[in-house]
Amino acid sequence: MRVRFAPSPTGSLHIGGVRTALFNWLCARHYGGQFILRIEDTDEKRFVPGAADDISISLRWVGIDWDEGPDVGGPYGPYVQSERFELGIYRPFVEQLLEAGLAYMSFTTEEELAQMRAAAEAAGIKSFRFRGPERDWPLAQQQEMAASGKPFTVRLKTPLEGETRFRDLIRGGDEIVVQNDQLQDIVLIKSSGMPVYHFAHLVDDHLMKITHVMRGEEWVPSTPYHVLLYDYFGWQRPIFAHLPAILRHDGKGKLSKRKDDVATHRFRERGYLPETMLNYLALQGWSYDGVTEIMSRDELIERFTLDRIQPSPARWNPEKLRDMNGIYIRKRTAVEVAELVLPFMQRAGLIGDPASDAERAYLLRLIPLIHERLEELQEAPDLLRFFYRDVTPGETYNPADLIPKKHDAAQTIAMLRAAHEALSRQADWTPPALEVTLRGLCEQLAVKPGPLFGAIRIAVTGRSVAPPLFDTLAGVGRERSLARIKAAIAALEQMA
RNA sequence: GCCCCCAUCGUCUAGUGGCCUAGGACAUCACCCUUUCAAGGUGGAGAUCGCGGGUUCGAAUCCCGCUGGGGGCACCA
Repeated sequence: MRVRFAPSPTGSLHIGGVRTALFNWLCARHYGGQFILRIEDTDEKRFVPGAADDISISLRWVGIDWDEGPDVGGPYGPYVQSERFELGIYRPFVEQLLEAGLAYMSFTTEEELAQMRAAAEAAGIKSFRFRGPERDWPLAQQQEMAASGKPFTVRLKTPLEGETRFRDLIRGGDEIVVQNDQLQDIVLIKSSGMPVYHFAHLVDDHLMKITHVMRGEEWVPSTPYHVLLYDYFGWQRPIFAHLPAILRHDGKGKLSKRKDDVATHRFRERGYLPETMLNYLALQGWSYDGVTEIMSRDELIERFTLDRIQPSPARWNPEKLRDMNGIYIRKRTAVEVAELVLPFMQRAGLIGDPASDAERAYLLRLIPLIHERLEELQEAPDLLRFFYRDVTPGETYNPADLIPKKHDAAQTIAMLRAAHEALSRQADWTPPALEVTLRGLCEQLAVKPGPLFGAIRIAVTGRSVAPPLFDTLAGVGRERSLARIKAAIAALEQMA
């Protein structure tokens, strides 16, 4: 089995593209075959410099590697279409078709074509199918016209009647059947001489001995042209497997570059783990047994089979992705999470770049407090901010929030004063020791832990939601904790 | 408009003629744990399997029609 992923470098790699690459890669690894990366840059107008690198980087990030490709080479190179074009690889195949009368030079310009379409529409013609007049010219006449310097494209000569049928591994029942009168003479070679996708990918797939073409379902409608071409050349058709689309979260259309945040590097930037992406993406159109969802790279390779790919579209589910990322973050060790979180802390300006040993040590100490609360790594700076920055009543938080439910300012002041006094005498500033002290204080004051701990939590962290109190106090440190409680008391007194 | 594809809880999905009074996950709700939030545990609600016809002793599973959704109709891929 030889499969490939053939993206075009028109921008950063779409997450749906990674899914397509993943399914191909998983097949190659599961069934034992080669996975090839080929860059299809035949669109000079939409080419984006650096996009090819983004594709490689994104694929490698999730753990997809290739046996043949632009940077690693291989027996059927080069693996970039513009380079293949320079080498004249497509030329003889165009000639072959032209000479066999299965394609023709078309001198109709884009402008003329646009006019014809507009005229057809105005005339109420339901659907316009273009076939150039030159399709019936002898080749010599076409060549003569071309020799006169008139620009031309090469078009596929599609049959006017009959039907074209092909099989798809995951959809269409037995066969997908298209009436040939629904086709039109598509462009194979642009007037610039550059081949178009339909032609280039097919020649390359043949030359590279691709056995299975796995691509997005948006290609189903153009597959008739492809099988026609295979038949015209007398080449064996590959096995087609059109992957289900990934729909937007609201179900309104496909996931799109313009409307959705789908660039692969964006997920990395938000703090998604590569193993999360690999696992989640594998489940976009494929399932193992309907019960098992969390699977490692190796398990995915072992379990992935073609017959379990869905024909119906998947829908992008950010909540599920988040949940899964939380699961994978929890699977990592504190040391790993600290390493993962570090760049986010640096970007937030909470830790220097480069980080000092002390900063690294402090971060590692704090990680256990947020580890199981983290779903996206980018949330870390916010969760840890009060360990690094001052907490000031009136600025960081509203002093009125210090007052627990069913309590008043005076009671809160009394509680915080007692807490401050008790903690002032506290020499052993470790979580267990702090717990003994503060629980003792609850009994002494005859209050429940909720209100007391809540007030201290807000005083020290500036927020009502934070990691467990004793660990938090230990993490913030004795002096800063006491100062923050004192400031809270002062703020409350000022209110009264 | 024309052509193609698809159709099970809100969402993803299991299910390939009888094991289905339809299973799992996310989300949601309640309870337990508990100093808040999470995590974890338990439980609940949630799908007459889009609708209508067939085939069959028997259909979510097979066939047809309809409806709905998606995709494609470029010198873009």
